[in-house]
Amino acid sequence: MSDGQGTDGEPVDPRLHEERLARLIRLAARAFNRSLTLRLSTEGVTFGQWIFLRILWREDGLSQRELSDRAHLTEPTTHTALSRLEQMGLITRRNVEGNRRRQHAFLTDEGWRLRDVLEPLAIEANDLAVEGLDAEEQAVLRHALTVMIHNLERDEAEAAARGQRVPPTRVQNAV
Amino acid sequence: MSDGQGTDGEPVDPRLHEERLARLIRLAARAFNRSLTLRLSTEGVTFGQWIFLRILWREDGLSQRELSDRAHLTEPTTHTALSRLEQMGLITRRNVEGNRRRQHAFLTDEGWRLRDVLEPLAIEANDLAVEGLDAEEQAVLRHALTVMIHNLERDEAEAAARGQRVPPTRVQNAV
DNA sequence: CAAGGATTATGAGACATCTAATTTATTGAC
DNA sequence: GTCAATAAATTAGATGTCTCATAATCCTTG
Repeated sequence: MSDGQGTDGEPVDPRLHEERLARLIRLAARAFNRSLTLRLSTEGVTFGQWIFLRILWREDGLSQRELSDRAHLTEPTTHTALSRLEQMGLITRRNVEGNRRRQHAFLTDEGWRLRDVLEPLAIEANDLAVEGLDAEEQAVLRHALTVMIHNLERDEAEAAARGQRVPPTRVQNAV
Repeated sequence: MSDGQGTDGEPVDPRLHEERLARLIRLAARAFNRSLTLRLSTEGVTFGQWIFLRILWREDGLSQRELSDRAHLTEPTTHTALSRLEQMGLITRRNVEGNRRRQHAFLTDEGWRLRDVLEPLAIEANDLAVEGLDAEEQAVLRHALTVMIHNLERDEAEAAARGQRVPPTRVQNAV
């Protein structure tokens, strides 16, 4: 079924082909996420927790709002995720500079310690993924992905300017 | 923060960098999904419904099990998705060849009709995404993604052989 | 051909995410 | 200085996905 032919043998638009870009990218993202999820699970950390920890390792003390922006998740989602991280003893939340509205998240010693354990796992997944790709190919890959993200986000911004909203995109693991 | 430096100015492993592959791929997949979700929503179709319709347009009459495999979703998920599609009048379910266990899904006329409306939207999103990339770059992109998917799925298969299971990978929209 | 094991679908319950509504705090305008 | 508008966090409720359990059917083999 990867011969670019429909069931009756007529040629198919390659952009609808099984190997179309959208599908390849979705599969690659899924495979990457699963690879990392599997490795993190050996340390009792979920993929969602990794996302927030990783942001905080770079910028400790962000507000919940800022974390939501960085993670591309809504505030309620961030709220519950942070509550869990706090309960696990990996972060604490508190106000700063007399602002009693914003809640800032700070890593605990244990949260910092996890970094040394988890980051090597991410590096391992990355190295594994690019096995067999030379530096040139990797550079083109990065460039192409960056261009695509830019194109698509510009389009979404234009749609937003016209008042069009994107509904929730589920089916995270789909083809 | 995209200068390859940590907060204290020390160099950072590029594989942990903001522009690391896993993040770019996740963002690209997300942008693609959102782009398509937005377009489909104008026709009252969700992303999840698109996934199953697209499979059926290629292979009408698959069983629920086969659809689950194709879509990389579990059977209960497929079950509820198909129930919704049936309720919308886009598919029907029935047994074939005297096998009363398997439920096969068949597109209705309306389900087939939608193809002419929706596929152009997918082509539009694809064309938009690759704007500014020449054929050579697109070929390298495809190749690189295919290699990565292969590498990562091989790794997962090896882990599975050791009895390691991948927990649910949530945070579909994450960084 | 009967019994046990495998396969397929379905049901029940858990969980992460979303949108919408509510609460609380801050900022800005008069 | 007070009040309205804005911003941030939280709560409530809906939904799609998952895992695990159960039911129904099919297949194999003694």
